[in-house]
Amino acid sequence: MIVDWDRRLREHGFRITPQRQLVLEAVERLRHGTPEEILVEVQRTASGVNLSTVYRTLEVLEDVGLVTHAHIGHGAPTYHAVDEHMHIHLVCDLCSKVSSVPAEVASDFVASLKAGHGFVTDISHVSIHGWCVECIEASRADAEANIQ
Amino acid sequence: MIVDWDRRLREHGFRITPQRQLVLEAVERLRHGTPEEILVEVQRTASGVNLSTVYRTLEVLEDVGLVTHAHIGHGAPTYHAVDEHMHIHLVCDLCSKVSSVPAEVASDFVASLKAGHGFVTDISHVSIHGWCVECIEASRADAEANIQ
DNA sequence: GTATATGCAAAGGGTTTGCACGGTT
DNA sequence: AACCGTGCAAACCCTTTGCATATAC
Repeated sequence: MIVDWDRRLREHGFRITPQRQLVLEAVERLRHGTPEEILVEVQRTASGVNLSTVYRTLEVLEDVGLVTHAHIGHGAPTYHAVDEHMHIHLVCDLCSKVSSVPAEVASDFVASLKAGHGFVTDISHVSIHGWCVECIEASRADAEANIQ
Repeated sequence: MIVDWDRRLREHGFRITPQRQLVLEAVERLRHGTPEEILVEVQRTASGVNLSTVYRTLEVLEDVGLVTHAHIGHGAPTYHAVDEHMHIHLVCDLCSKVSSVPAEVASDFVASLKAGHGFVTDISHVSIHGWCVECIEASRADAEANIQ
């Protein structure tokens, strides 16, 4: 559990509740999770917890800086604890697989956005879409097979 | 209008319809538009056109490479014609303003994703979130005012 | 003439909200 | 005791789908 998670909530005027603890624990355990997935994880311990509570709780936890979310593709966003080192999501548009790379890969890009446009960015908030190695290999093999 | 737009549709086995022409024209005129906005623009000429037709048409136009879409924040995606030069959307999380920068700013980043992870990416498909110059200036001025 | 596109309405995900009750402070 | 947080259900936005009709080929 993130140190001082309860103090951080209290300092922002929020109360400590079992639900908030459970949601935060679930996020940490899952490493990546949509609200729906987080609900399921929470319900393994407390089946009565409601989806709308998960949404409201994630908003609160994000407010006080305990979690963040990123948009992976068209569907629901995924949440993770701020604990983990910053990373970028690479989403394959062909096989839908998501991989993570350290945010440092983008540091020059981020720096040039700041220098050239004054824009300070949180690169980890969105995902990068494209085609993963495996799918590229597969389609190349496929293309070659067709030529023969 | 994009040259050979009708040929491109036909070559992929699609038919030429007034709706498809109107949607493509609307996308070009708006430069950036959500399906809903595109519908409104189309309806200025043809009020009978339905939202589901816009969705289906955008899918077709994207299929044949006449338009693309990008995800700006949490809401609906925005579409634009492929005609325009590739650009990246910078979305300010404070004032919600969206600005565009040429995709070339990211070319080193894109190259290193390819070299280091084999991942080939379409950087223009998602937006970069952060804080724009104006909001940073404003919050700095604000902070200084509070110190005095 | 035949297959494809369209309009309409209904259903589907994901998310937010109003309200009464229960729990934290 | 006061107020914030929760569960529940309904509403919401965005998008997709089934079906009958219309239209491009």
